[in-house]
Amino acid sequence: MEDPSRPTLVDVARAAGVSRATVDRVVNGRPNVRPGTVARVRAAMAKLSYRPDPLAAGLARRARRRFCFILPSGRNAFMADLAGEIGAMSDWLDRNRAVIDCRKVDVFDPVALAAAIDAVERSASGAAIVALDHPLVRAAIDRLVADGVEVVTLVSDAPTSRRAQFVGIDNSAAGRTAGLLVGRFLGGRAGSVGILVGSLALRDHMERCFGFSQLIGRDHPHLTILPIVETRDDDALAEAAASQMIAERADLVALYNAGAGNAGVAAALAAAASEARLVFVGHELTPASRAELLGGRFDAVIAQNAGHEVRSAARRLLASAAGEALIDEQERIRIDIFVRENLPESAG
Amino acid sequence: MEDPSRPTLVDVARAAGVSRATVDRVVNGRPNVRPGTVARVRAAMAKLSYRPDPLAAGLARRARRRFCFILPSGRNAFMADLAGEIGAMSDWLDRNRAVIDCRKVDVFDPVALAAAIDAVERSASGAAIVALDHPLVRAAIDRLVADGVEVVTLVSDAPTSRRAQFVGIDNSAAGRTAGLLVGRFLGGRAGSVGILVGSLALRDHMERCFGFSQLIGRDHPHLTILPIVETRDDDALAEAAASQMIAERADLVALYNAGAGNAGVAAALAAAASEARLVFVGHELTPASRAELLGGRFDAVIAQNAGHEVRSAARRLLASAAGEALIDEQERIRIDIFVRENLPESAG
DNA sequence: CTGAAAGCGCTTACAG
DNA sequence: CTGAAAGCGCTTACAG
Repeated sequence: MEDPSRPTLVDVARAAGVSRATVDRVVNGRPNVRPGTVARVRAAMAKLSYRPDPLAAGLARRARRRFCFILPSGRNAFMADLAGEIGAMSDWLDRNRAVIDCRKVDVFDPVALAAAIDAVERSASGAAIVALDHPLVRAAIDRLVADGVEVVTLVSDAPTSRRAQFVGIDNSAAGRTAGLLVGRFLGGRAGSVGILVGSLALRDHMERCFGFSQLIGRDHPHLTILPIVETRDDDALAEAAASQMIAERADLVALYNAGAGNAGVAAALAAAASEARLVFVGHELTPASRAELLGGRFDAVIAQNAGHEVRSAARRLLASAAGEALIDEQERIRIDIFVRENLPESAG
Repeated sequence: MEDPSRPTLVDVARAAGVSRATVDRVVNGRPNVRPGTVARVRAAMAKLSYRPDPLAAGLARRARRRFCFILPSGRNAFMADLAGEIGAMSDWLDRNRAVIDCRKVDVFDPVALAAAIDAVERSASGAAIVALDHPLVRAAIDRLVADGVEVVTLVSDAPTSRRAQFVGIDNSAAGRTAGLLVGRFLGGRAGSVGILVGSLALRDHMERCFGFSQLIGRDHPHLTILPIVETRDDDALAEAAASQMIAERADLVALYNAGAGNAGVAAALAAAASEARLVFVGHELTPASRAELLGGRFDAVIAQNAGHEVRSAARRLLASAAGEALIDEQERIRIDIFVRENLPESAG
């Protein structure tokens, strides 16, 4: 009698002439199985096209998997969002026999970040790290990977490290998108355009500036790009920088903030309200940027979905720990554009 | 000794002084339990703050849940996408002990759609329906719900029916978003704006037109909106309509297609290429609209993520069948804006 | 290196 | 209306 349902581990054991425990060892790549036995079991698995049932595995497994997320400390609203979304996932994680240990560290400090990465318990099943593309950080990531912990980078990448995956957006494309909108919204007006950025050492910020400048340079030759100003993602510094540009450049027609600190820029724009209206495009949907979009001071916001990113990182880590497949299309993080009329209902 | 881990069904049974089978009946709302017993079990559940383990439930359940999805027939690329995404979910569904039965019907025909809804097996756990807001359709949905099948509407809603939920975007907001972009991209140019639509009987199309007109009327009084033309989502009809507008209205500055048939509009735009460039905004990211965005003939596309919608509908149906909670934020379908620079990598 | 047995937390017939 | 028992498909100590 053929079994009409999917083959189980017992079927494989029978076909290979071994016990369930041995099949379990092979399936999960555990040690202490003779090569010949492994081969027999593998053959049986292939012949029956066996695929383990994650529900049963989850039920049987007593231990929970631990994942470590390393996020930037500080009052950055988007990063707070990221942390919030991790909290919102706890129920789902719990059902999947996993927990996330979330740590904060000053991302602008490579030494501190590398230390935090080194401090990740080697017993963890995986880690998601908002990275800084710095030699010290790359080395720490590589050590973690070498010790058998799966690593994904989150939001900001360290491409040449040994991380398995980057969960985030294409920031050059995000910058180009901002450039396209600024150019189109200006509708042919000539003048100069200011760029603000948190830090050019952050790969995501740098790539956005690059993409933005590239598009403006190519499609809008009548616009002049001013030297980039760093704000360390600080509201006060961003406000000062924006105010200074507005005051000093009479021909300023638009401002692009590739980093955080939008509340500061908004203050500068408000103070300059009497003068000709500037086009402004920034990043991330936060309470501040949402309010400015609704109020009309901001024209568009380029965003990435913090919840999506955090869930995608968790799904990736969980799937690779369990040897499961993912729905690939679901893991692609999109570059969102928000204007006044397509804001989602409440939280950012 | 306190058990440090989560309480199980056995703990509840012990606390209530009944068997596991009885707790199971109460937890899952099965019949044949004396009210007094129900109360005792409920009390024990509350006291222990018991929450069933879906993994164990899934494992133990032999039967698979069946869900029925009803989609429009025809060659509409977005709808094909929807069907494709259902296919991509099959693995995930399988792991969750569920299957989707996907049926196609002519959405423009209320009689056929109502018949298809009536044909849904009453043994199904749920149904997702791309609805038509018509009395016959609403009545069929209400019958299905009355027979105990959970119903969600997908993409196009029938708000006054008894469906539990609408999985889709706010189409008025989508229309306003299109209006905002058209207005901003025109940058002050005056003239007339043409609107194409599949059918004004489709609630989503109608709401988009409404939102678009509302925004243009309010924010861009120098623009004149031409009478809406219906295309039945047909490329040839859309091309004819667009060509006619271009030929007849010398002051035409922009075109908005609230329905499908973008390939037809693209052809019309291409034929008129010699004249002044028109601003164009349409809906849905398909191979055709992607190509036109890249080629520069389309300025922006307002989109909804077919994969996200289909997965959200499945998650909702599954969660309600299993009495589980969802991550609410994850189920909010966003109004995507795509321009040349933020197109996702390949599939739409 | 391999296996027998108990157990994960539910659900499902089957008795009563 | 209620319960005892078997079973879902895996994993985990524990022997050998």
